[in-house]
Amino acid sequence: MKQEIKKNAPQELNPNVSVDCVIFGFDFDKLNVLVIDRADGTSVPLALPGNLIYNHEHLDQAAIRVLEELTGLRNIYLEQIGAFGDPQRISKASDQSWLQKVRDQPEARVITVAYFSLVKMEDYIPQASSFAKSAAWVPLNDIHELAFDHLEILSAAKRQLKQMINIRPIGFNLLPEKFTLGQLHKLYEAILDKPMDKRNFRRKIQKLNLVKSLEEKQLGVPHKPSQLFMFDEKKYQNLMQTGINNFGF
Amino acid sequence: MKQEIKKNAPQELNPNVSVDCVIFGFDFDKLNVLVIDRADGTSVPLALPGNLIYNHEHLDQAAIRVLEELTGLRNIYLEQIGAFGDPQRISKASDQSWLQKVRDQPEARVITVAYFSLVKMEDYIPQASSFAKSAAWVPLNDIHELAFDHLEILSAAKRQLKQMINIRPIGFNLLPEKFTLGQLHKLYEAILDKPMDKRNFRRKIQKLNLVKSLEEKQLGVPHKPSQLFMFDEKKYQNLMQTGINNFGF
DNA sequence: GTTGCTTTGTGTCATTTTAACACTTTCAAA
DNA sequence: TTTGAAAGTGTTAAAATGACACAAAGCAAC
Repeated sequence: MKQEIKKNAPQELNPNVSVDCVIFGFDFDKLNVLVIDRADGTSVPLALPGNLIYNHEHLDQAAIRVLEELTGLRNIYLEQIGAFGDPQRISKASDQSWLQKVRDQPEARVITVAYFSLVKMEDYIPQASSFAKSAAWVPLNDIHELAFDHLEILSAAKRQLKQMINIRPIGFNLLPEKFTLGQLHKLYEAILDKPMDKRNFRRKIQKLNLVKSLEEKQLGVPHKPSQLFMFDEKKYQNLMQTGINNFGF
Repeated sequence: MKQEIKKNAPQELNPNVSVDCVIFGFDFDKLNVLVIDRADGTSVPLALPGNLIYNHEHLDQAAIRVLEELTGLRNIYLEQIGAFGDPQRISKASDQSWLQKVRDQPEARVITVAYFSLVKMEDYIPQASSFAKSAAWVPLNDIHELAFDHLEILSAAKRQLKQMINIRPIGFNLLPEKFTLGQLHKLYEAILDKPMDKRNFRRKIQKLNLVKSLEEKQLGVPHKPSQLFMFDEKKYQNLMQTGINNFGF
């Protein structure tokens, strides 16, 4: 399905353009990012999943393909962050071996287009997949070094995420189908990186009519069990369409 | 100054990456966009100023350079919109002659990175410059066709402008040093594309303390002359730094 | 110099939104 | 049965929003 070749264009990597993906996950406590370890064992900085694009493919499709090839994640909706074009952004890197495999001029110019997405961590457990060695969730706040200019990309992704959550109800992609308001609350605090008043938060969320309460409650927790909630799919689509209502916190 | 060659890298155009600029201007009534006419006389769609980048230059610098080369505009702060990567985005074009000058494979893949900026129209009068033939202001709402995928880029620029004006006081770049609140009001209506209540607008603007009233008044207008205003430069920088206050309308 | 045209400039009120704040309930584990 | 831990809930004061109408100032035309 993904390997279609359009026309008779040769399926060649374009040596000048790559894509990188910032995949956020939420473990009910803090944000995590999916990173890959390109070197086996050697101490090379971790990197965002990314690679060169093919000449025949759309940038957006390239991001989807590369993400799947490197992590196994499929059917992820990716949002573009932007292009990063420092001419030295690649040669800064400590490890260039993978690059030299695909290009003849080691100093060739590569610009990258970055994407980000939010996924449910439960949907993707690297340890259980065939990509165990290479992909892993790392807490966002523990990341202090990354390959190339990936730290800069990550920082732009955080900024954009913070901004976007006030415009669209994207945060919901990070939660399982059934969730508690406490979990949603923690998620917003993690993304906006600031504490928020519990009662005011709940009031605001409830007024949106975006979540509907289920008859179910949490089981097996060592404290008062929480009501479980789901999204109202229709309302959600509605909000995304009519666009950009004031969803701000 | 701009023609520095770093290291000994050859100053070569990169055939795979271009930049395009959406330059907005405001004529106190509506938004305008700076477009260029690449063909001399022949009826080829107008285009956004854009061209291929050099291998040695930063994307952001490329945008600044290309803009100056094509329009003469200098020292413009450009904000990135994003990358456009449809593999067919170029071959859709009706005129490819300029492309064929710089590349040997006519079907080569070009992705473009788009930028936008806001300028004071008074600062740039194409008719008076040496670029008279090629660059011109066109009212935003009169643009129904552009070369390549430039209409799509323009549409993204409009979206981003609309969004950004609620986050940062960027609109002020479009006005002369001294301006009236009525002009500012019209500008916001033009960007947000909706009528706004005069009194509520003025109240909100004044509360920001971003503008300070001068002792001067308009001269020579056939009606009650308006108070003139300027920005408070300090307050402005402050707002941009502490970032993203609620500036929404 | 009076009339008409055009844009400026101003205040109130009802409604909604926001921020700050503390205690009781429920369950599991010890 | 006690303890710990998170759930759940309401009020109030302050601020922001949206709707709304008329007098003032200048120029131009007569």
